[in-house]
Amino acid sequence: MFNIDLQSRIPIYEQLRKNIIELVAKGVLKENDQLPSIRSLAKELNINPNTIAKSYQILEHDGIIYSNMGRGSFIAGVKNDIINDYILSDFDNCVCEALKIGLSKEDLIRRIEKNEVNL
Amino acid sequence: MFNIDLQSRIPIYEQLRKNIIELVAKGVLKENDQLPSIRSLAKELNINPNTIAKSYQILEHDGIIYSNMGRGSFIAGVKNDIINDYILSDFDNCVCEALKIGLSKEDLIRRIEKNEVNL
Amino acid sequence: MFNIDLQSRIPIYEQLRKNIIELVAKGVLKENDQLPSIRSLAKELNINPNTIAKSYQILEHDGIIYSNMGRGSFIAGVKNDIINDYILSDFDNCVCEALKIGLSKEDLIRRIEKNEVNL
Amino acid sequence: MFNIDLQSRIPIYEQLRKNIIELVAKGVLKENDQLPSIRSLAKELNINPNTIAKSYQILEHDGIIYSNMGRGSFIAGVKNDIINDYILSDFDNCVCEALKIGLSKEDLIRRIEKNEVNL
DNA sequence: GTGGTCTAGACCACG
DNA sequence: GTGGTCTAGACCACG
Repeated sequence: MFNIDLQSRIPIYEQLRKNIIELVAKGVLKENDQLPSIRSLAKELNINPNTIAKSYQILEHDGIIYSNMGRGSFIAGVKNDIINDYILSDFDNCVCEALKIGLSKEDLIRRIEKNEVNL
Repeated sequence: MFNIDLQSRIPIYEQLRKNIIELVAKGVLKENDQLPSIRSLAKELNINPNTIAKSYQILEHDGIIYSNMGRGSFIAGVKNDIINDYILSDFDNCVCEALKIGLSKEDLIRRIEKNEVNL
Repeated sequence: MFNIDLQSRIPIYEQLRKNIIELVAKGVLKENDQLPSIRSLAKELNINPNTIAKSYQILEHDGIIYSNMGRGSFIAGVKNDIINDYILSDFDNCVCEALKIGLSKEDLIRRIEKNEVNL
Repeated sequence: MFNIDLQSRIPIYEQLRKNIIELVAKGVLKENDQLPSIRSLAKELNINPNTIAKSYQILEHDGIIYSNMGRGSFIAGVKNDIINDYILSDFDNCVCEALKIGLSKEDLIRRIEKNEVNL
């Protein structure tokens, strides 16, 4: 379910955060669905529990999930727009960078059209 | 000429590296142009010379610039493709992320068209 | 395990880099083997941690090792060809130099055959 | 006559030193031949005179050339063995490095035979 | 003056 | 504990 690359330069807690956001965006995780407990997920992914906790804390802070002490963590009722904006703000940044160096919008659009993703 | 944000979470040496790459991409810096000396740039930006040196050394290692001891640092003859690929690989990543969460290529293209950049 | 000559004119970080490449080439260090931590190696060799870090960072940039913040540094999955090419490109240079001054290939081959290395 | 690459990481004075040694080894420069004056060579190569002087000083120190104050610098009577040993000690080093990482003498000999130099 | 190396020491992010 | 960034400051090689 989760897809963590230990060798990536992206921090693990950040990868996990993105993973969960993607799962919500895709509709795999829905409102009030329970997330795995920190301990069980730490075991499953062979990762330090502190790292999992950090991901959950950020997600809770951002209103993506909520936690009940002693009961676990759950998906909050999230407007999909919020989720999309997370990814799209990254996208906008890249577009700006590309435009800054002189590429045109048409260049980028063509590049998107050519893009063959392995989903 | 250079645009460094000391508060940013992006390392200073990384910001400077990107700055220089952009300037080459835009054609502001051309082959064999001399870069400011490490010491002078360090003074101008109020940054430690070691940090500037780190940027220059990475750029040299990547073939973007070359340094001559006792003479200075200069822009290497770089194929523009190399430079563009630096920025476009980021772009491709963002496109993939967006597609992963269910956005369509049309969504992204529309977003690019709407994009109003302050260049 | 590591062999550093503080008196040499070859930079320490460069000696260490070569040391590690040789150990990989010899098969002493294998994929995913953990390298000593920067701090512990710095103590052991009585060298500043920054210098060790520089070696590690170059090796990482060249894809010989990978580093995980908070976890350590490890040998990457390296094709042995890459490693060999590091050493053999030096060798080729020397051969060219020798041929330039009028020595023949036979001279060099004879010299290799006579060579008595203390391994 | 001289072949200096300003962009090389090898110091200019070292390149010039090697150049002259090669010319002696090839027999282009012979005993008592006069070398260009420091100033004229500096102009010709567009190099700092101090740099030329340094090369000459090292060559004189090594007995390859001799200088007469006010008259100029000249090739000394050099046994060719001395010259060859300069280049061959580099060669031996490379051979040792290659053997250290597990290559065999046969590997190296084969590599020499394949070598196609553009002289 | 120019870049390159190194040390000492601080502070941070990650796990 | 682990690596990453940065500063201050020294010293060296090269030109």
